[in-house]
Amino acid sequence: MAIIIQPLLQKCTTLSHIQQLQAHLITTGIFHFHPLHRSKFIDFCTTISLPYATQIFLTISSPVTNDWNAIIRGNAQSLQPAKALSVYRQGLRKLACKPDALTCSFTLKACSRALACNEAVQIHSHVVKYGFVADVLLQTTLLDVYAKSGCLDSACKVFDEMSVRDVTCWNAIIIGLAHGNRPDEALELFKRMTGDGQGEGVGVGFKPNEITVVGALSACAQLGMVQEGEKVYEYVRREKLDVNEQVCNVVIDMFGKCGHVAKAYQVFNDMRCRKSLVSFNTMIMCLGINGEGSEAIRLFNEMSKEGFRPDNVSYLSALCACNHSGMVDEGVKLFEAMTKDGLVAPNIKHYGTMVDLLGRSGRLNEAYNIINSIPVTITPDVVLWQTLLGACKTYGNIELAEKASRKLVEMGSNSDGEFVLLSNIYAAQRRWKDVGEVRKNMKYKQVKKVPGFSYIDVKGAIHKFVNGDRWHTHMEEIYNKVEEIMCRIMEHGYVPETDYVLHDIGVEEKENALSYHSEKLAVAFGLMNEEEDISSPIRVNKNLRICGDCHEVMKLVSKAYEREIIVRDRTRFHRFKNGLCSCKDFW
DNA sequence: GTAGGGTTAG
Repeated sequence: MAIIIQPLLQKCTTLSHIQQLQAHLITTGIFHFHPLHRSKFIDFCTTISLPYATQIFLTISSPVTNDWNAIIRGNAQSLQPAKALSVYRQGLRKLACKPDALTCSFTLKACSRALACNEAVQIHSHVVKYGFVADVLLQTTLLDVYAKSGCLDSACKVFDEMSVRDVTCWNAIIIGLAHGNRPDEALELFKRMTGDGQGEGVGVGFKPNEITVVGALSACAQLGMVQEGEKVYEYVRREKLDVNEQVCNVVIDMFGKCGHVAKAYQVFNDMRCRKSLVSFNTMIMCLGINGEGSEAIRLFNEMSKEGFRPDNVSYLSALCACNHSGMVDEGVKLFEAMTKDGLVAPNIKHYGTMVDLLGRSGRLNEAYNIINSIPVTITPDVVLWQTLLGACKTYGNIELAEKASRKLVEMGSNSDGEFVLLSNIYAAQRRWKDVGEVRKNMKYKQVKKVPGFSYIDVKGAIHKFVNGDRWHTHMEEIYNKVEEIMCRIMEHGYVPETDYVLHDIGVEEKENALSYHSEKLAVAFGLMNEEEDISSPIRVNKNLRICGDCHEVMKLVSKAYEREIIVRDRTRFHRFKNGLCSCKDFW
């Protein structure tokens, strides 16, 4: 008997359709005697109603592996992916389910959605135990799951141990690294994959597809490596991968994050494929971080005319644009419109941007009120209070700073930045006793330090500097150069903020002293190495926000050495030229 | 026959 179930399934759109089909399958005996069709049915059923599919599953007296797979997959894709794991365990416990490669694959997917790395390790051991370890598809899933649940080292290990590799697993590891904050390694692997790398694995020679270039471009964007990005973009055009919208969006993002707004805009305007909401959002954000606030707002208004309804990311991008351009009233208006219309509910990031926007312009009480206006459904996070604290430092508001600081302590936050800020605020008012208290507290609590680092691209090689770095091969020269820079800019009126900030903070902290902030080391290295070509700017990328002292130093260096310096910090660009910064000191 | 990889966000 030929049973054609697929076309029937495709016509099912409601629970009642499902029930009719179920009745049909039962009366014809298919449900009991053709388990493959039954599993297919259950699998489909989970997409209409998972509870109902589960109910059906429970009526089966001895479910086959495929039935288990269907129900595990359904749960893995649901809002509670962890349930898939318990179903899987039930199946194993009663020896009711003999897992196959698919069972492992779906359960692994559940681990990745539940960010359950330890559970992934468990399933990994099952993969070995049941003999599926040589399955390339399963290995790729494994690799991807490790990467997505934050165990990047395990992901790399799986990748390294694969005996057969194809484009998909290369893509998985490249994207995993790019998303996991290891863009330098992602780019290195991309080069190795295409046979463009150095050393081990040269000549692998896989042909990147649209997914590969998305990963590579995202890595370039994070590293701010526009030369590499350009190369990938040339490849994209040559291979006509730019018919793909997602590829175009990442190209725009890459140019934007590398400070090439005009190029980003050109790609945006020339897109051969349909633009999406994401394309607009990306472009608006790109204009914002490059300080082109009014153009960003113009585009924001234009997108509605083109039939796109702004979503929360659109609003966030527009608010950021206002923030980076000091367009305070415009931002406030936008935020009010957003909350009034009720079409887009503000989230923690919108509130965060507003606190930053108001705080930076000195409207501290309004910033504080924004935090207090946050509905109970949203839990304020540390970033919010850190932002307020930062503004308090700028405007010397001790009272509010103490409030913010107390909040941060309550929230169990323990990062060095806050302590330093509070100490700075006291120090600026010469309240040395309070400064001492903060420091004592800092030591007592063994404050975690978020390491600041900077990248600089010199002659095509990426050099990474960590605060207080002493590992670079040219360290001695670099430190000497920093000394030289400091002396030279003092002639231009530089007064280090260090004087009243971190003095006497202890030997260990000396490494963290302002003069050895990673961006200063990077710029020193840049000045050492590129003295012959003074027409090209020195580009530095930093993982954290640039500090006030470094900002001042960069301005003076750009003047003293007649050299343009572009620093991309965590949130935006600063172009230092002839003693001034493009952010007009608003940041 | 059923499985693996992708874009924007303080």
